Amino acid sequence: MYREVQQQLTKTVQQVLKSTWDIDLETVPVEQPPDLSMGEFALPVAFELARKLRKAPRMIAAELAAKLRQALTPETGFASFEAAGAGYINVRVDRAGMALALAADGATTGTVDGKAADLRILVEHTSINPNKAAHVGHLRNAILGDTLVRILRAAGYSVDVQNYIDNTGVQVADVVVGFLHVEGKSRQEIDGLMARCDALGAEAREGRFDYLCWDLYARVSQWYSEGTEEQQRQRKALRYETLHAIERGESEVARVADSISTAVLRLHLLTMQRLGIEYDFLPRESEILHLKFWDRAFDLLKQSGVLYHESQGKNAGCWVMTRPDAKVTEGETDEDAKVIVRSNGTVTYVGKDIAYHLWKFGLLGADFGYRKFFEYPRHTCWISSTEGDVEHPHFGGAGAIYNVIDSRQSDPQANVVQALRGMGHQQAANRYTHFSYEMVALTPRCAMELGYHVSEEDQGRAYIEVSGRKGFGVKADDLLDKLTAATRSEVDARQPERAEAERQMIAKQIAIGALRYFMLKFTRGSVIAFDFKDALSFEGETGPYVQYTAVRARNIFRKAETTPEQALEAMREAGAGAMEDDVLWAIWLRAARREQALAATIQSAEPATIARHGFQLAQEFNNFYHKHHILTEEDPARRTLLLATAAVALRELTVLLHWMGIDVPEAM
RNA sequence: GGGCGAGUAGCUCAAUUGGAUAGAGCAACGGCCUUCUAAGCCGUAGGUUACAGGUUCGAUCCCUGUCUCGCCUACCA
Repeated sequence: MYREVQQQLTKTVQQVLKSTWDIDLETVPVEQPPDLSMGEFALPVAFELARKLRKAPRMIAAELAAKLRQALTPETGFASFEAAGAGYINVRVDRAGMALALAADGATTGTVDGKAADLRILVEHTSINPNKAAHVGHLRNAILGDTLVRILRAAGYSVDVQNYIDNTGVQVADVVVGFLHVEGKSRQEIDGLMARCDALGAEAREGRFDYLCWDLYARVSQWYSEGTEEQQRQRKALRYETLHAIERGESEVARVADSISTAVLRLHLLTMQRLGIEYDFLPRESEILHLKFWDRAFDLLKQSGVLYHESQGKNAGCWVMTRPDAKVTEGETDEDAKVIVRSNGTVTYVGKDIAYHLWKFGLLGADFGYRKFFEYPRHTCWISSTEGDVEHPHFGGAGAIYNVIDSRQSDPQANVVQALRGMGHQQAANRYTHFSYEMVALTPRCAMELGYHVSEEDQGRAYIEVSGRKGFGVKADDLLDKLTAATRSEVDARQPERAEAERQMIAKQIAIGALRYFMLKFTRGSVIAFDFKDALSFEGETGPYVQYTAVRARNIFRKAETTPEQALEAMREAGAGAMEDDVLWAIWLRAARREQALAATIQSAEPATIARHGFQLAQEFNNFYHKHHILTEEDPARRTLLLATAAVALRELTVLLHWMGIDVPEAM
């Protein structure tokens, strides 16, 4: 509705410009006036025309406003056009008309793009190395990724969610080395340990397998750097021996690695499930290796000339690729080229990643095997396999992809895109989005609270990077536990009459709301300096604030013994009056702009946009709630309008929270 | 050395991608519960948008230079 109105406006402006001054304007910028009293749309078009027409912007605006007034009469949904400021044209819409339309069809989301359904999108997120417990940094990734998925689906896209599992990397090898050589455990002992951990259940923390691995991983990293030089050399050799055994597969060591990484992976899935995050498919590096994806990709890369064999300089004997935007002088050796195949014939990580991405776009000519791995209440999560089940869904072959990976990976990501371009897959390269974001770090204070040693130098910094290798960070489940404990005590105090199970449920929902909103409210380019004080805050710009607002709105209907649907229906019958009250109109207008906010969020790939939109609506509702007492309103028409306003606010808040993966609790 | 990101109120962050008076939340101070829930609302105070130039009707945003911070930049994986 709002969108159609805006389109009609821009179209008419174009027509008027054409007929009056014979000017063709490709795009007509439409802005929002700084204040509601100025109207719903602001057109700065007169500024742009000032030079061309040799007239003052204000004059042009006045002239244009008059023309628009004639072209768009009140019957078309517009109320007024006025020249304002230095040359803006402020446009008012028929508020009541728009409100009635919103009351009728505003519940439908609508697609951002008419072709949305045709484009199959693959979003990859989480991708935690399966060798230790998940930490806050992984939470940012998973929450951003999951929210992106929800938003794309809301816009009508068909989305597959992947979680890439690097189960043959050096990180897994390190934990294997830890169990086998540092702790001297046999395979049977490790299996026994995992069985005991498993018996503890998902609720356990101490003794949980991924927690044990967390500590072990840190110890092994330490162990590599200890001892005599000879010992260090041997340990390093052991490390790579183990790594290569894992890569080859089919050995005792490889089987140990597989059971460890699978056990940790299951725990990661449970952790993410606590946050309402689910996956469709788990492609693993082991299959990329064993199904020889690279061999195919290597051929394709050689054929297309993306890779060339370097004969000179430091990379002599390697297959290398020119980096994006590299300045290469003809005849000179490109020392800065990216090595894809080492001189010993082994492929680098970027090489494997290129092969994997060719698969993602359906350009490899090979596929994974698939088997069932994890059951969610409503669907199955599949995992890659060399053999696989006979019947299975098909993943890959996507029209567009989003890789949710932190900004530290932007260089390798750019290399993959470069390779796609070099191979002539322009469209794939254009539809490859590195959804990058800055890391989560800890404030020095937070690190010290957790008992880590913080150097004098680090204490002076704004934040300290977390490090799985050092065992330095806040574990995801610990944080969720802490949040739930905090919300639980608050719920106990506020809702003493409710049953235990219900209070626990509410506490969990609020904890998730706090965490998810916290991770979303920062724009992607901002480093989150994590601190428990901020993360455990439930006031102001927080998830619980928005949830509380929705609960308040819903309580009105409980007390009034009616429903939001009935309230909206009642308004459709009674009319919206003149809708002159800006406090009410702010809410309706916010609702009208939901689609625009959704489109902007996708356009900029910035979930903070939708988070902010929700928060602002909550502020507007609380303002309304404070100024107008609905249930004691005596004028029936007025009461109907107030109730319908609460209904639309509740509807919008619920939708927006849902997009962020946040529930509205029963009570707060 | 090169690449990317950041520098905005005491603190943590926004700013519709170049628009009107740079906005929120914390923290501080002062008010508001006999009311649909105070996880709330209202108010006060807080700014040379790192610095210097430039582009133009108009710059936090674009360009040039300088400074500060972070990350990336190995034939490791």
